[in-house]
Amino acid sequence: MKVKSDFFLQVYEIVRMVPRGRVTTYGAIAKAIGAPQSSRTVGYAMNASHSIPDVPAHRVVNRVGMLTGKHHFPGSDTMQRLLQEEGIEINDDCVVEFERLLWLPNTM
DNA sequence: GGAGTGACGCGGC
DNA sequence: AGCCGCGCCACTC
Repeated sequence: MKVKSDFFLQVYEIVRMVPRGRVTTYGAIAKAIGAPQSSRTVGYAMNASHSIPDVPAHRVVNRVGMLTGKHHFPGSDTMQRLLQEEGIEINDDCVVEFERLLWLPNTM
């Protein structure tokens, strides 16, 4: 069938695959879907992720490992707290050793 | 129907 | 070396 607006669903699936204690980037997800240029749309999809409880948006950060989306969470540091709960250290709203914790959907 | 936005990424200065 | 702006795709009003 045709991939119409599965974009959101694709993003949700990828984010859902992110192992606990690991983080991924919007660009990586977009690339995994096959639209590396739609990295922005990926973030947009996350906006609707609130409809899907299985989508740990807090594990998704930008390519620098910065919690850019933390501002969108209910609390002020909800995203940061969730990551810390998973064992991820956050320093200045940035994931410590982000590259080491980075998880690529293709490399799962 | 059209226009604007947006939780990004990259390049250029 | 840091800072700024532009572009892309998909969705919403």
